[in-house]
Amino acid sequence: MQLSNSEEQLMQILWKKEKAFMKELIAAYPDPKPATTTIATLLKRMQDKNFVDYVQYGRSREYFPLVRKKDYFSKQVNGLIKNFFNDSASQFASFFTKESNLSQDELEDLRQLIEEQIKRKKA
Amino acid sequence: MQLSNSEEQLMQILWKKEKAFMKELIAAYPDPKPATTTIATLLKRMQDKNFVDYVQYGRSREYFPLVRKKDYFSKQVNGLIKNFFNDSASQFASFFTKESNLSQDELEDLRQLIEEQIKRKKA
DNA sequence: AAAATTATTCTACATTTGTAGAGTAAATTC
DNA sequence: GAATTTACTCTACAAATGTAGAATAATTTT
Repeated sequence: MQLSNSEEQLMQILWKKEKAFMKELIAAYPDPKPATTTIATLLKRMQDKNFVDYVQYGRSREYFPLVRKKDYFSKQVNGLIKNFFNDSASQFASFFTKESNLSQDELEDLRQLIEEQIKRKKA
Repeated sequence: MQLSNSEEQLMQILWKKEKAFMKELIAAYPDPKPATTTIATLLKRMQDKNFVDYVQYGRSREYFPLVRKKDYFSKQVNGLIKNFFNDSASQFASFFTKESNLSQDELEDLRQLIEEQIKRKKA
């Protein structure tokens, strides 16, 4: 089960906060803020999909993510790579390198990083 | 307007074929193939969203993409980068380099590519 | 303690998506 | 030329999504 758009947006907020009560989540929205019932519905659906859980404190709940942002993101990217590059990460990397408008400095940094990565693998 | 999942799947077929009549599109599906009316509906919706158009030949239509796969893909990736890396392509690149399981050779190729890219920019 | 506020659940409803039958008009086959 | 097939449009309908009011129960304020 995937998150829908509005669920994902809420998830982003929750990832940033790490954990939060509903009121805090709503506070994090830009105006016009959604109705509390809207968020309650989304949270419930996200629980059903096993993306969040909560700890009860008195009559309130502190929600927290069950899925790490990093993992979720990876899944998204891998999905894209599968659909558009026939599952080839390197083809994607090549495409990205050419098409993204990384600056000279950013490219340098990236090269640096890749070199480290190469070394690490060798070791 | 974005493509929905099943629309995107159909779009992938159309990108591959470059242009096609409905029957060819359906033929490209694995079994169980969708009903022709299903595809007709999807195509109509995709026309409304301005993702495909067609040329009429007799009583049939040859459909073709109005959006290049590359551009569509870029938009997807940029959306992800915006949501997950605060719009920083280089942060994304760094993450990807670390997290993807590129082989030693692939990393080498990538470094090569980046070096070329750096040179090109310098020129 | 009555009034107001809060936190959550239940219900609701419009839109979008996934999927396809029924109908119709043209083209092909018998 | 009657029967069948083809290509497409119209209509339909269940499930998912986006959004929120009404109801209820607990909590705080006056």
